[in-house]
Formats: sequence, structure tokens, C-alpha cells
Amino acid sequence: MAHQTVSRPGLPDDPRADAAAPSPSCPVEIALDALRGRWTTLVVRELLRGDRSFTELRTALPALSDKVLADRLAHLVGAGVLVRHREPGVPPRTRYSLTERGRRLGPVLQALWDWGAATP
Amino acid sequence: MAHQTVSRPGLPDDPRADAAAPSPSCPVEIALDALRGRWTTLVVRELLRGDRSFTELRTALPALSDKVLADRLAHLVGAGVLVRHREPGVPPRTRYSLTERGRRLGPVLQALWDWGAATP
DNA sequence: CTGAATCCCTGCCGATACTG
DNA sequence: CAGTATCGGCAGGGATTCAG
Repeated sequence: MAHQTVSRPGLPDDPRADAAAPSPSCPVEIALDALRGRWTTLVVRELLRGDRSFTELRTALPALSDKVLADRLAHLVGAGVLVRHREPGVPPRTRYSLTERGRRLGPVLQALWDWGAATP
Repeated sequence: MAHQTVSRPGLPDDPRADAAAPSPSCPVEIALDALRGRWTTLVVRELLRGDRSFTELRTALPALSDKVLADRLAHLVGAGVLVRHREPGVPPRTRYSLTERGRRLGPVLQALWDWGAATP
């Protein structure tokens, strides 16, 4: 429940909104942590357009190294943003696709986009 | 203009949405850069509640060191999120307050909060 | 094809001490 | 009161190499 009665305009009526120090249980930090790291939002963007294989992601983001791509994918899986589907056989195939939670990042990225695109 | 006709569902119809590599001109990166760094969102939260002096911010966030607080404030000023008002005299007084742009971070933080608070 | 292992380099952040 | 100066530890990210 993120939207109870709000007693302070513009801020959630939740004890976590009063944290005096960074905390992993703060929803804002959870979200920023999911998006943390170079290339992360670009990987999410690719997957918002449809599921992709490892190689398809490399092709879409040529300047992204294998290691960092694997890091980002593992991180996003851990954050519950996407899932990895291994299809058995040789050569191995793997597909990545967004979870429902991952798809809900769409509006979040839109909010970030709108803020960054607005003229100062 | 961030909201022309959208030809791809959920994504802006803007060339910057197709970037093949991280770019400082991408609106999403502009926004994430403004919020980048530990403590940054907590400083913004304090200022969303009203303008503050350096010492008031230290009091509200006791575990935050002087150096990092000064770093964060300078960074947020550079990002156009807040402004510093120096009041001449001894002892020196300085007040920090959000710009209009900074106030518009409210909905952005709300979107991040809602995503992070949602059950997976 | 899809990664994991390793190395190195850079930048962040915290602690401490000092100044107009 | 409101910062700056300096230093050190550690994690992020890139290049390269190797493996299932």
C-alpha cells in the first residue's frame, strides 16, 4: 500500500520516508538500485521492445562488453526485472524477457525521461 | 516537446531513445545523473520539505559527513535542482532551496517509490 | 552461443584535519 | 557557520582470455 492518506503533501505517509540514512529497504533506493550502473537502462529499453537473446543484446549495444552485459543481466534478474529462459541443446540458446515488475519500469523511465527532457 | 505522437507503445518518439551507448544528452541519464550518489535523494527529500541551511541538513542527516554534504549540494546546484542563497554577514548564513526544476523531482521520486514499494 | 575468470584502472565516499 | 584539503579503501567497469 503506497497510497494511504497522505498527511504531508507530495511525500508518502510511510516511516521509510523519514530515514536518516541510506537504507536498502527504502523503496526509492530499491528502484534506483535496480537501475544502477552504466548501460542498465539501455538493456531494459531493449527488452521493453521485446525479449532478446544474449547476442541480440550485444548487436543492439555494440559498445557493451560481454562481461558488463552478463553483469547487467544478472543484476536485473536479481532485481526481479527480468527472467532468463535457457533452451537446452547445442548451441545453447538463452532468452531474456521482462517480468511484470520489469514492465512496470516503463512509466518510471518515462518519468525520468520527462524530467530530463524538460527545459531547465 | 517530449510528447509528440508516439509510434512505439511506451517509448518516446525521439531519436535519443535509440541511443546505442550511454550518452549525457539522453534525458533518462540526465535525470539519473542528477540523483546519482549516496545520500542524494535524502538531501532532495529534506529540501522538498522546505529550504534548509547547511547545519540544518547536517542535523537532519547526522551520519552524512561535511565533505559529502558539500559535494552533494554542489552537484545538485550544478544539476539545476537547487540554488544556494548566501546572506552576507558574520557568521555567514547560507540557505538552500529547490528550483522549480527541483520541485518537479517530486513526482519522479514518487514514481521510483511506487515501483520500489510494489510487491514483486 | 553464452557466459565466467582475471587483471587493472578509475572514481566514489568516508574520515580527519584545517580555514574565512 | 559553512565549507575546503588531503588521504586511503573499495567497488564499478573495461579489456582480454578461457570454458561448457
